[in-house]
Amino acid sequence: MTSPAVSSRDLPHPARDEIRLEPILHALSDPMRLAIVRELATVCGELTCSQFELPVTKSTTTHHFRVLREAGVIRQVYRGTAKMNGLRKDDLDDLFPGLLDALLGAADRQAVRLG
Amino acid sequence: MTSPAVSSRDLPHPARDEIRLEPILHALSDPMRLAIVRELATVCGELTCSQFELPVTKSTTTHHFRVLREAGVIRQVYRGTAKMNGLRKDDLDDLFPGLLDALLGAADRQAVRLG
DNA sequence: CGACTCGTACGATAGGCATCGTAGTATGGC
DNA sequence: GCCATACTACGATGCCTATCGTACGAGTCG
Repeated sequence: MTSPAVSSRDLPHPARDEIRLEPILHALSDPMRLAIVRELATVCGELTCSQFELPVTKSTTTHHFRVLREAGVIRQVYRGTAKMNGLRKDDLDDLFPGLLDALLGAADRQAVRLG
Repeated sequence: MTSPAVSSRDLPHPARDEIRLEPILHALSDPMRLAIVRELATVCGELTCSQFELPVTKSTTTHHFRVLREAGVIRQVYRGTAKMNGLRKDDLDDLFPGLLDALLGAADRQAVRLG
């Protein structure tokens, strides 16, 4: 085996050139998904799906992560039974410089404003 | 008459403090509405609803403008039979500095990339 | 092998929404 | 007053989606 073979299962991600602005905005317009992205941005690394404390069932959590992945916002990869999630900051910064930071900054500012 | 009395009809706008990020992102995640905002940003002034060349009926156009207004993205005011539309750039820049420019920049960049 | 954990798939449900067409209201000019 | 213009209101339709529950698959550890 030449590659590390993280898993036999692999997940469909959009290529960088296929990432569109509208699906990104749609993905982030859901409070649950915006919270996920904010948390991913603060840890600045990878988290498993179950490390998020979301007030929804696991099925719904799976759904939200898939929407984020298919919009090109996060990258998901299996490691054992766990699925690691990370922001596609490199690709997003390349496609839309400053956008991710502006969105995260706006979300932070709103969180402060609303207490 | 002391005020210019633009019209007896007035439209409900969210106060600046009531504007939330999620509805803004939802409003801009629709290609039609993103196109409207991009056009408003380029003219940098006010436009009537009928000055937009959108491939939908007037009913649908009215709907999109209302979504944008209720999200706090645009300001609408009647002047005679016409309804003038303008970006709420001042309020948005105050609430979320840099966000609007980042969004418009991303939209421009995507438009260039897709030809 | 067997049990356990993590996440998926699928169906169901309820609500939201983009779109249309038609009928209606407000404003301005004749 | 009457008509044209600009936009709205309302109902209908079909699609999308956020949520759940249950049943399942993939991997790990004993």
